[in-house]
Amino acid sequence: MTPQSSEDSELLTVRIAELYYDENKTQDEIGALLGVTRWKVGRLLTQARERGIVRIEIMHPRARRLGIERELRERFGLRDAVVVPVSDDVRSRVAQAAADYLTALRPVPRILGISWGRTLDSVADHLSIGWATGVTVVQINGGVSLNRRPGTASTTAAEIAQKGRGHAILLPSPAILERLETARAISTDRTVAGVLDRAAAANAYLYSAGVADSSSILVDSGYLSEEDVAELVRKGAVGDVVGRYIDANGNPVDPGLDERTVGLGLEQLRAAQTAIFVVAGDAKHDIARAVVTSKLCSVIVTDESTAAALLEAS
Amino acid sequence: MTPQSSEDSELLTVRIAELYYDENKTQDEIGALLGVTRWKVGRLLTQARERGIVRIEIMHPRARRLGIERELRERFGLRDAVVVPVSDDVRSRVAQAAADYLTALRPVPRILGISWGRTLDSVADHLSIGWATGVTVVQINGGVSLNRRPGTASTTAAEIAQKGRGHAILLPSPAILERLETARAISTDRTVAGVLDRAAAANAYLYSAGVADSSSILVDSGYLSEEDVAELVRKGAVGDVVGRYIDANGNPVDPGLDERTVGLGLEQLRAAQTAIFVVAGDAKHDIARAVVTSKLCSVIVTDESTAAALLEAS
DNA sequence: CGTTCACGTGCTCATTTGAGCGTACGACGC
DNA sequence: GCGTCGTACGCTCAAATGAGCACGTGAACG
Repeated sequence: MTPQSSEDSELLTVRIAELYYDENKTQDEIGALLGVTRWKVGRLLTQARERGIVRIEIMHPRARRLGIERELRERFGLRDAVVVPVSDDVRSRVAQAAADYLTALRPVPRILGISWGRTLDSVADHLSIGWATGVTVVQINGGVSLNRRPGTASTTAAEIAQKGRGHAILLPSPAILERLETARAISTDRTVAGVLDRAAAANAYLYSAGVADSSSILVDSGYLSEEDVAELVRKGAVGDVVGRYIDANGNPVDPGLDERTVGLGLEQLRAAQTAIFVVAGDAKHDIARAVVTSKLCSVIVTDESTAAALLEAS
Repeated sequence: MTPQSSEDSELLTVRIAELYYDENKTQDEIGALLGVTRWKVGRLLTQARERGIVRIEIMHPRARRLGIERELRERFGLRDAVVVPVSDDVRSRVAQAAADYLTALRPVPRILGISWGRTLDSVADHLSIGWATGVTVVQINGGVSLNRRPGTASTTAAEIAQKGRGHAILLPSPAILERLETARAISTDRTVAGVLDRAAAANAYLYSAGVADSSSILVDSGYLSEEDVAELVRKGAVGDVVGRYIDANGNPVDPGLDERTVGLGLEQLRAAQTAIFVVAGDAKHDIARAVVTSKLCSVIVTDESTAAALLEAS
């Protein structure tokens, strides 16, 4: 009787969606109103969602992307993944998400190993007081003394510890030493070795990564020159993790340099039960891919754009 | 046991919303997962919608704003109202909506009276073939001959008629005449009077309005000079409806001019059972207000911005 | 011309959901 | 310390919804 072109049915779908979502009528009422059965109304509503006519969005600074998270977990065999939607201040959102994740982490870690840097500092800021009760925070890579920037390094660990009603153990060592002997000497030093032992015994690690370019905080802090970094890039470096430069496969690009770097080794990180990797920003896609594919982390906290980059890699 | 700050509950709300809308889990499952009762899940979901955390949008060229439509109906005692959301080509969307409205209009009009202009032309374009079966389309105001623009005036009526499997009756007269005697003579002319009689007998009218400024199509067509319009504005004109300039109260600004205008009178429009007024664009807010408040129309088809302007008037 | 297949339809039934209600708990004033 | 109020809670019950099924229709094909 009444011929139904596909365009007509789309128009009908729109009317139904309006009545259902804007006017909160029941599917029954809508059916009566528009002269269709309520089952058809239901079917068209399902279609409307599938075809994107009806878009449901969760607008909130702490919103997440569970679908992408699942894909990441499955694709890379991660224990967990946290992905926040794109927004104007992604870095802060990701830090917030990492703080939330840490707070919700069960069992609550008694010893937490952390790296340092802008990202970690931001995570510390977003943690709320009492996120844990009596946590021991251990620095897992050196670099306290040389850092000029206020409010980083030691204060990051201290803030996380204080907000978790515990105490911080700092690693009193430069990040990278000039000579191998010095590095060996300091690593076997009673104090430093003690800290590294505690770090190795941590229940969980929380760390970020740096890009391999002149903007690196390791350059900024004076441990490496711009030329050093350029040379590392030439050798295939994509970025650094706890002070150690790695290539796309997650291997140290320069074994010599790696030996002169004080802190937890990459293998210890790989062996860890819980290694939470926090990474945000388009510049860090490559290093993020290296970390995730080489299984340096068991949990990733990142933004949607980075997650998409990870997933689209063949 | 677990203290719930308002921020915590908001975070919980967000998690629930994600699981419900993105992962389509049932409220029960979510409750079990997050350790709350399903009733709390339901309540928080309601809140999430109320507080705007969850936003449901209908993205479609033919979407409408039923809430605003209801307000318009109630506020101005309209028989019906159609409001389309803001978009980049509002004018086309409104024309589409008018065409849809006309198509869905029951009883199907046997005689339809129309004005002419850019808006009406666009409505004609958006009508689909077979929107009616055997409709008679009558022009309700003059202006055929002088119009220089291709694809307007007579072709508008012809297109609407042809798509409705009927025929058009044109009003063979200028819109405005220079001398009153000429106007009276032409109006009593057998042909013209016949058309006007048919126009008066229409079951429904469809018309738009023009702004009172130099961009008016009446100026463009040579019926009025820019000075004439400026003078009308000085007298309080806000725009024209079927060729007749009215003030904010819906009265003709210049009775002399009004008598020299050939076509359906405003009173006939006011008395009509179905007078569909199509108006789009920010420039037409004033004339729209005049038409609606002075009850020149029984149905309005417009955009969200115009509707908002109408509703915010005290 | 008959057969098959895909699809849309209206239905039954189980699940899911929201409205309404009595209750417990905490804040506040006395 | 005690009563009162408001709020949030868990629950009952009825309404609303989605999954699954049998049927009819129309198109493609032999």
